[in-house]
Parts: sequence; C-alpha cells; structure tokens
Amino acid sequence: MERRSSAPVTDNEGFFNRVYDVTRMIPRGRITSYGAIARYLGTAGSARMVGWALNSSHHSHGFIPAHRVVNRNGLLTGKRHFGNSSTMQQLLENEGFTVTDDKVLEFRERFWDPSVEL
DNA sequence: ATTCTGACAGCAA
DNA sequence: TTTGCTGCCAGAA
Repeated sequence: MERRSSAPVTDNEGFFNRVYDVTRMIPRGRITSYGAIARYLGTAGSARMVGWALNSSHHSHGFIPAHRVVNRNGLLTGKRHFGNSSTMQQLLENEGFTVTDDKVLEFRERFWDPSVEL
C-alpha cells in the first residue's frame, strides 16, 4: 500500500519500512542525516539502526534515495554499500552537491530535517 | 533464548 | 582540533 508523501509516517509498519518512507520523502537536492531520521521516528540514539535499515533498502522495491542520507558531519559513510565506491558521490553530484574527500560541502545549507519539514 | 553486529552520535581526553 | 570509547536498539546468526 502506497503512502502519501505529504502524510507523516505512522508506526504501524516495521522500523525498516518507516525508515524507507522517510528516506523516500527527502526532496531531490536536499540531504539529511541518520540521526535526524532516527529522531523523527521517535527512537533518537538509534541512528545505527537507520543505517542498518538502509543497508537492506536495496531489497525493497521502488527507488530509495539512500545517497541523500549521510552522517552528522556530511560524510558519505555509506558509500561502500553502493555497488561502486564512487556511486554515492556520483548520485549526489548529479543533484548539484559538491563532494570533496567523501564530504558534502552543502550539508548545512541543504540539510533536510524530517522532524521539522514533516 | 542469547550473542554479535552495525551506512551513527555524543562526549571525554 | 582530532581520536577514542561508550551508548543505542533492532535484526541476524
């Protein structure tokens, strides 16, 4: 069942699916962090779970912009989980980001906080 | 049921 | 400032 992108994510579904839902809501050209998603889901401190969930995101159908999720410093900590080591950076650059030394320079300006935007 | 692990975050040195 | 250790919680083995 598809969820409306404008509606907040409920906790009816499993944790992983909630992570996927939020991730799918990240607008193109914006970026967020694992911790921000964790806080929005009400499980602050479980940022590691967000990463774990995204690790299985490839298994999910549909497009999940996991490349728009980086750590709190704007570091591409999950680049290794994209087929090629440069895939994540490529995807971000395609959306207008500047990545230097695995770090997104526009992290602060284009930061998208679900607990604020949603 | 128990133990290990992780695409993090916070804080102490 | 950078480095390292600890807490976190939900899956996987």
